[in-house]
Amino acid sequence: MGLVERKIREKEELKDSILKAAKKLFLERGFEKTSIRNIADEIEYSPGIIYHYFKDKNEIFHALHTEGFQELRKRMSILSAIVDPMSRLRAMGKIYLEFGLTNEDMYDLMFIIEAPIDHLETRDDLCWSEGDSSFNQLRITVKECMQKGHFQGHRLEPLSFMIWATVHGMVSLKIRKRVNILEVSEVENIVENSYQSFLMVLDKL
Amino acid sequence: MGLVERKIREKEELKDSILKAAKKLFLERGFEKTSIRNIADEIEYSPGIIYHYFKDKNEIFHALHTEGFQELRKRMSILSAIVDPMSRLRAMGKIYLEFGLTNEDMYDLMFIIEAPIDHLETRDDLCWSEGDSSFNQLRITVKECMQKGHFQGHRLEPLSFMIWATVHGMVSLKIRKRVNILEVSEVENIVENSYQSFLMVLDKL
DNA sequence: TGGAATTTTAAACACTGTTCAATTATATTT
DNA sequence: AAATATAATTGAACAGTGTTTAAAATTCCA
Repeated sequence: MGLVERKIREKEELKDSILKAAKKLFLERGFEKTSIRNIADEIEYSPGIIYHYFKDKNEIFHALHTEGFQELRKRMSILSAIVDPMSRLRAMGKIYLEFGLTNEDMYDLMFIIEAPIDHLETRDDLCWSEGDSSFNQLRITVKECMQKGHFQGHRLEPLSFMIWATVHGMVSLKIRKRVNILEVSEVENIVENSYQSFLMVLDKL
Repeated sequence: MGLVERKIREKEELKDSILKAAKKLFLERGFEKTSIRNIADEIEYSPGIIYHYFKDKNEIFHALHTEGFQELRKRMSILSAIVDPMSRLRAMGKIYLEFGLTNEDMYDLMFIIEAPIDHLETRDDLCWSEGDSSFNQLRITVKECMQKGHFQGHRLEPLSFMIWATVHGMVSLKIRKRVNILEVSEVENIVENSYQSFLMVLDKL
């Protein structure tokens, strides 16, 4: 009988609708101002129901952060067509920055907000698999660059982290509104222009 | 008569004690868990009194963020002894990183948390003077490097921002717990080692 | 149709930032 | 010294937060 299956599907549907509502509200008002009661209102259920599908607010936003990584991975998938590792590395940074700048809130959730990471800790899950697979893609590309003779004298792990930190720094300073100190004419395209500087740096290595 | 002056001093003393209490609680429990009522308890006054000295919670934490910049400036003051701009730039990054890693919460407040910046916006103050003077110190040093023939082909503003973004990226990924994806043996000293990579990069420019 | 299982709710708990009328304390003037 | 004016401080209230839980409503199956 498909009854049990339908029940399960309906449960999943409600879980999905919670996530959809949470995402909608999160994108239009941010993390702090998206409350459990708001989400419940949106799906026209009482607040308590949410706790039958998610342990707490952190778990909801961990699920949303995972959706963000799916989107990022999707965008990164075109990289497999680029055989030259240096070109691939350059394109990777460009995609990363573009993702961050056009999805500020999702980027914030994935790389700045504490909630999704705090959720992992309560699960003593110990591993941030979404971040891990993304960083690994970077690590592999940097490794290939090194195998082709680039980045001599550098160690793989610190160099990869430095590259990540550079692009993350740019996006996060922008998102958290620390770029207004720049010359007004530079503010708008500062990330793009800084990335150009960074690419020039990489080429010299 | 010194009566009026004493009154003013006592007012200032209470304002100071609010800040001291806020700082204490902030450093031991973080921003979200430091409530107005906690601060009031700490100084043994009622919660309402705080609003006669500060407009809101954001203003309190803007004041604390300013204290953080005073400390950072103090640490940066030794840089004036370094005449070679490249050496000064290297030392500057080192001080910045050390400050961030040994004062995680203060760094968080200065460069990640929204409260102090949100406070500026309500004041239509428009300018983040603390960040401005700090970044200007970097800008001046980079300019001197360029005048000595370094960083050829780069533009001052984007390059300076890129350098800031790199060190900020390292500290903020650490503070917001995004570094557990690294090889376990690398996690502990990742910022220091990545900065070594960054210094090697700067030298080649 | 009746009882068991499941889903959903409403109310409660202990918090949060903020406002404001009322109270207390201090200072000034008569 | 007493009365008045001024300033400092309070406590309660408002509207919100995440979370838990006993009770109610619904669905399922024999």
